[in-house]
Amino acid sequence: MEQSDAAIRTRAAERKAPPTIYDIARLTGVSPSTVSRALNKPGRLNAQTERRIRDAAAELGYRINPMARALPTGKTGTLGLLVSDITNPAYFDLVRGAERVASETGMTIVFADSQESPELERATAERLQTSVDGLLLVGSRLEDHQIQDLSSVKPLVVVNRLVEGIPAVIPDVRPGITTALELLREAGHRRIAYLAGPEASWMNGQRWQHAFEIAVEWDMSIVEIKSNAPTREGGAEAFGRVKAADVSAVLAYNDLVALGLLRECRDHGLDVPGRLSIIGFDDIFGADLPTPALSTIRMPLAALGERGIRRLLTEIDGGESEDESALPTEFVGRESIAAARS
Amino acid sequence: MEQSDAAIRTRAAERKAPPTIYDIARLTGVSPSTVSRALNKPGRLNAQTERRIRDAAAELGYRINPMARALPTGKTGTLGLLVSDITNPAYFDLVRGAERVASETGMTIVFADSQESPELERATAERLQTSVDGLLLVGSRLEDHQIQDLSSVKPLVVVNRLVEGIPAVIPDVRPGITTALELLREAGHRRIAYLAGPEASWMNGQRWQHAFEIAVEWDMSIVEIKSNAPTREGGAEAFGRVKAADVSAVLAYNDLVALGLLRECRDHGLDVPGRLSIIGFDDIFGADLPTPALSTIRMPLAALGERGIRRLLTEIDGGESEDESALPTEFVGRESIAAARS
DNA sequence: AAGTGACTGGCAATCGGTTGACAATTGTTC
DNA sequence: GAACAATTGTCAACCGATTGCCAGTCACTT
Repeated sequence: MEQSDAAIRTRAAERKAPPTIYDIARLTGVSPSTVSRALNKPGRLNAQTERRIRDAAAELGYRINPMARALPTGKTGTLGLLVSDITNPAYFDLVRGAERVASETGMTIVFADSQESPELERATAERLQTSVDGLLLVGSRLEDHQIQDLSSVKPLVVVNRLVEGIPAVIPDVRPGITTALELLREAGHRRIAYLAGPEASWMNGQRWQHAFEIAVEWDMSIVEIKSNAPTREGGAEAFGRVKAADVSAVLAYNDLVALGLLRECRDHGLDVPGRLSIIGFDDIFGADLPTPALSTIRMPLAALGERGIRRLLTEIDGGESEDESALPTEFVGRESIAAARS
Repeated sequence: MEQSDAAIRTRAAERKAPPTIYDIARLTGVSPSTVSRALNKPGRLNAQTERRIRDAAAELGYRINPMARALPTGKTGTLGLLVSDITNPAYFDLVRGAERVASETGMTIVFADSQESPELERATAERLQTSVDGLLLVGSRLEDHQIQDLSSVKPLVVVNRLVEGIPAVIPDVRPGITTALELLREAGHRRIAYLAGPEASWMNGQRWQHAFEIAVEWDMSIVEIKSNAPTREGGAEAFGRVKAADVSAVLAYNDLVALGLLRECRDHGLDVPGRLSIIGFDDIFGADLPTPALSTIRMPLAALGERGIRRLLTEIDGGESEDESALPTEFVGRESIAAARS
């Protein structure tokens, strides 16, 4: 016991330097540059030599030192992914999608969140930029010119946002909102509210604007209600204002605020969906858990993550890429909506 | 419009190389090594010179190139954080805690998940090791010797796991389980089941073992029921086995399986908690959402993340650090438990 | 006035790769 | 058999920092 324990400690302490191309060169009797070519430029060398070098590399357990390579090439093999709030489950699928594409292409993702703070976002973005090949900004709360400035340093792609001159990947919120409002109208709702998200969120603007346009077109009354934070707490705090607004249905900025509102309604004995219908946005983990289960508008999150990374990669390669079509959202009907009381 | 658009594109295309210490050296008329000292060894230089250099650096918007620094020093300023499944909300708080400590100390965290696959975990760990100063393995599904091997390459700390010779940060699951079983016993439960998690999970072993010991000690009958995956789906699939086991209460490996089981009970008309009491583990986001809200055993996740990173940092500095006390878990009573029917 | 030591700042080697230029070798063609 | 081309591998410079060693200054002792 003690013996093996000691052995392990020793082993850990003795961490020897990992093998380099110089070690491989010595072992095979060629020059380091030849080793580099054998490993990176298949075909450039004699097939036998290449074989020998590759075998030696495998035998030594050689792994390239990314830092050393990054120096002359300027390529780190790393992409930065910056989200506004890591504790929002909506980002799960997006991160998963991004990660999948990244690992397919042998890239590493550095993942960070800005806790809904623009200052922190800018600082983090700048810090990351020194060590990544490109940056993916998801739901950025920065101002347009700040994003443009960042983009002048390193390739950058925004998701859930549009900024002039910056490549972007966005969903089309219209299909989902249209279906949702259609259902509400058919169910007799005439007065609805939009429970807003952060003002700095472009996505929030989109959701409000389309809901507004459609409601106006269909002759429903619509009001915007502020919420303090795009969280469950924020949704709960808005309860009083929602109640006072005298509406029969609420479309929320996202599922978090919808869930917060839903819970608060229950705690105050306000019947959902009997007296108030609630619709969320994103279809996050847990949206189906409460009673009534939350109806929501599903975002194509995994696809946004995948496309975001793909777009970033072509941006890094300097390739042109035509703008792809926006990814559609989809209404997910659950139990939180019902007919309006006449 | 087109004009400014073109301007932005041009700007992005013209990405000029960021300033280096050589630029600063030229601007201030000193040598690069002096610049390096001015920036990293405060006091080593004449105060005026240092001032001049710092000002010049600020003016140029200099940011150190982490790659270039990493080469001679071997320090990348980056830590790897590897979790078993990024879509498990349990990791939120842990990641947040880890991130906080890391950014306090100026470190960057690279975050990755292994999707419950040991092979992927090993591959990812090895890949990360080439570019980080140390690795934090959370809920690793690897075997002990694999972890020990990894540890012989770079500093490594495990969370929610114990491996001989490897520094670890773990919670103490006993307080939470003890309180939970105490409540069940007082409520008249005599036959309970443990709905298991992955066999490769050390944490699963802990939870089962302590529940087992306590149940035996208190003369309650206890059985272990396998689940296919530590997810909501896995919990739902176990419903039949749970029902067949003829128990009045279930302690689940984690909240995900508990939530899955809870939902399945509801869908099959099995009254929770009237006929079956359910207790989860972790207290994840959403545990309080269903009706009945899920009782659970809360893990000190943020603290685990913080301590994990701290421990890793001292490990990197080669410092000794005495083992801290295990962090206690805590029972969170909600609606999913009730008295057993006699 | 020579000796001592503290303080400053420069030189040059080094980390581990990449890559353009070139030399050596081999094969091909007339 | 000489001229030429293609193939293969080496040389050496370079990426952007860090750091041990040394030299020059200057003030202060004795």
